[in-house]
Formats: sequence, structure tokens, C-alpha cells
Amino acid sequence: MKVTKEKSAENRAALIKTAARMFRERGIDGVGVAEISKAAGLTHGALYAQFPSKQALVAEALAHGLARSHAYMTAPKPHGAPNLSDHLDLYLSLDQRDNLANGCAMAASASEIARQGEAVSARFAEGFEQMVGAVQAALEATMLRADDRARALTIGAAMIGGVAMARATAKSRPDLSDEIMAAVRRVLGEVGGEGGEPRN
Amino acid sequence: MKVTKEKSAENRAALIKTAARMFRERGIDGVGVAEISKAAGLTHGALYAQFPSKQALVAEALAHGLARSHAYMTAPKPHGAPNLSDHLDLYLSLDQRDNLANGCAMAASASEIARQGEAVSARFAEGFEQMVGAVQAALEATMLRADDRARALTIGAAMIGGVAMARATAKSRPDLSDEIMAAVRRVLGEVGGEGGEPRN
DNA sequence: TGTACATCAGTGAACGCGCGTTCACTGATGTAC
DNA sequence: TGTACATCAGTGAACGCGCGTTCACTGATGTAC
Repeated sequence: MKVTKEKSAENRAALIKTAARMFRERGIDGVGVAEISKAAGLTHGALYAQFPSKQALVAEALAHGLARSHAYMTAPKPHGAPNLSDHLDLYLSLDQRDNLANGCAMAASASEIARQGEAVSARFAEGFEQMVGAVQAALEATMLRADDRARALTIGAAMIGGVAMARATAKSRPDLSDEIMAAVRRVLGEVGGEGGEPRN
Repeated sequence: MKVTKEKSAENRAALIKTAARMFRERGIDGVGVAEISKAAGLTHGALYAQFPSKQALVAEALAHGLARSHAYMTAPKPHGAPNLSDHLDLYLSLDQRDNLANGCAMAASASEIARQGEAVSARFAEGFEQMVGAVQAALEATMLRADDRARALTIGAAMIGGVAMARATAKSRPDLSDEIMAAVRRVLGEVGGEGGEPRN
């Protein structure tokens, strides 16, 4: 049965949102189109009316998840725009590590993205650029350097790598997992100039 | 037909080696037991004579791949034990990024490991500790600090994260991918004290 | 505003295929005598 | 050293199941008059 344009748009949004959460939680290869559709209250046929393939849904779900994370990370703080400490505290938190379903899609799917198509890679690249841009903006508020961009790229990669390592070791070595989170949090703060004079 | 103990051990080794390569290349969920067995010159029944489950093979394959990488990374250099520059040059190389099949299993499977069982997590944790130990040894050869361990953990996470980010962006943004590799290589060198006086 | 009808989002059966795992069987190995 | 036989690594058919994708069909929506 046909459905109003509005309802159809709602269904599409539900598919994207549900897929994004499930992909983060169980991996891209770990969830099928039937299960996603059912969780969104539809059949898999409806999914194919909205998207030409699973791969297309993966790309949209990734973009959705990264936009969501970016908004969360760059939300203004009581003291104004978030500084590096704010970013590190939010990203390298136990909540982020232990909550796959609501966390950062880049950390959740980092190694799987390399095996997806170009469209998925492009969405990932946009998300990473946004994150690096936010880190660089925070760095520039504190200190001005010629290599802020390189420093921001490295801090971004280390944030994502740190969460991925902490997650990978959590099941067998919770002590090591905690240590990774704390070490990366502190050392990246130092790399970003934290511990010196705060910006004024 | 039964087979000599020696031949059986060879077959087991072939299964592990083949699985390790295929998992790195196409992901753990991306390769099935039938295909691994066939590539190793056996049937899937033989695989189940050697391992109780795919999960058990995943754990052994990961351990094999990480031992192989560790040997490669810590091989003595003309000037003696590898220093931080040697590690960074080897790990953050275009060869590592572009050659999934022969590269580091931690970078290849980082995000998938979090969804595997405890045995796989334990093998991963051992591999990461070895890598961090090698980095820490290199750091201590140059400078002695109270937080060398935290610094080594962060450098390790950033090396793996850097390669993962470079791979994820390579298909759509080769320029960004190259930039990530170069930036992480250089900034981690600085974090490890490179550019100051070389060790004597 | 009321009626006729084309559109198309969503349904559900079906496609071929590969998944991980089990199991009855085979036959060379390796041991016991 | 030679013979009898238990062991068990490896074979290949079969298990139930879920995968991504296609397609004939339904029926309310939304448009044309």
C-alpha cells in the first residue's frame, strides 16, 4: 500500500538511524538487511524501495552517525567553544568505550571501512576531516603553530585508535583497557599543549 | 585417510597461515571456513579436525600474524636495536597501508576484534603489549622519563589508528590518506623526542 | 468540491548462494605383539 | 623384522539458516479533470 510522502520520509529516516546504530554495535557484515528493516518496523522490500543496495544504506548510515557525533562533540560548553580538554574528555571516556551503539562510528568501524566501496570511504573521509577541523580549531585557540593541521590529524587518529585499542582489549584485559584510555587522554593533552598556560 | 603426524602439523600450520592472511585482507566476517580450507589445500572437515570452531582458528591466526609482525618490527638494524624512527618508518609506510594481506593484523582488524570472544581479545592484547614494549624500549634508549609507558601506549594506538584512517580514506581521498601517513609519522617522531639529540 | 485513475511505497514469496557445524565413512599410519 | 589391528586426520554429503536481491502484487495517496 502506498503511504504519504511524509510517512515515507519518516520510514527512510528510521531505516538510516536504525542501521547506523546496528552497524556500530555489531559491524557492517554483522547485520543483515532483513533485521535492519524489521527493527525499523518495515520489511526488507521497503528498504529496497528507499535504497538501491545495502552498500548505499551503509554510506547514508555512516554519514548520519558521523553528523550526529560531530554535533555532540562541538556543542558549545559553559565557557564557550570546546577546547582540546573538552574534546579529549568527551571522546576518551569510559562511556564512549563501553557503549558501541551510541559511540563514534569511526572507532566502531575503522577497519571495516577499508573494505567498503568508494562512497562509504568518502563519507568516512568527510567525518574524519570534520573531527580534525574541530581539534585544529581547539589547538589554534591555545597556540598558533605552522603544523597545527599535522598535529590535529595525529591527535584525531590517536583518539580513534585509542578507543579502538581499549575496546579490543576490554574483554580479556580490563586493566590494560583502562590504562590505554587514561594514557592516551593524558599524553594527547600534552601533545596539544595542555598543562601549559590555558588559552586566554 | 590418516596422514603422518608431521603432515598433519604442516596442514595445521597452513590453515593458520592462510587464515591469517585472508582475515587481514577481507576481514574476519568476510571469509568462510570452506574458502580458507580450500586455499590451504584441504576440505572444511579437516579444519574441524584441527580446530573446534572458526573462533578458535581466528584466535590462532591472530596470534600467528602478530608474532610475525613483531619479529619483522624488532629485527636488528645495521646500527643495532631499532630506534623509534625505525619503528615509525616501517609501520607508517605506504607499503603497510597498501598491502592488507601482509600488514599488521591489529590495523587490519582493530574494530572487528571488539566483537570477537575473550580468547581473541587476549591474543590481541598480547600483540599490542609487545608492540608497546618495543616502542617503550626505543624511547628509553633515547630519553628516560617516568611516563614512557603512557607515551608508548599512546604512540602505539596512534600508529595503528593512523594506518587505519589512511586505509579508510584511501579509496576516495588519496591526498588525505597520504597526508595522514606523513603527519602521523612526523608528529609521533616529535612526541617520542625525535629531532632532538639522537641517542648515543 | 467531487470523481476517476495513475503512481509508487511497501508487502511477502522466492531466487541462488554461502555460512558454520555435524557426521558416517575411509584408509594410511603407527603401535602392540 | 613381520603381522594384525586400533587410531584418527581428512573426505564429502548433509544440516538448518541467513544472506542480498528481485519481483508480481496491493491499495492508499495524490493528481487531473
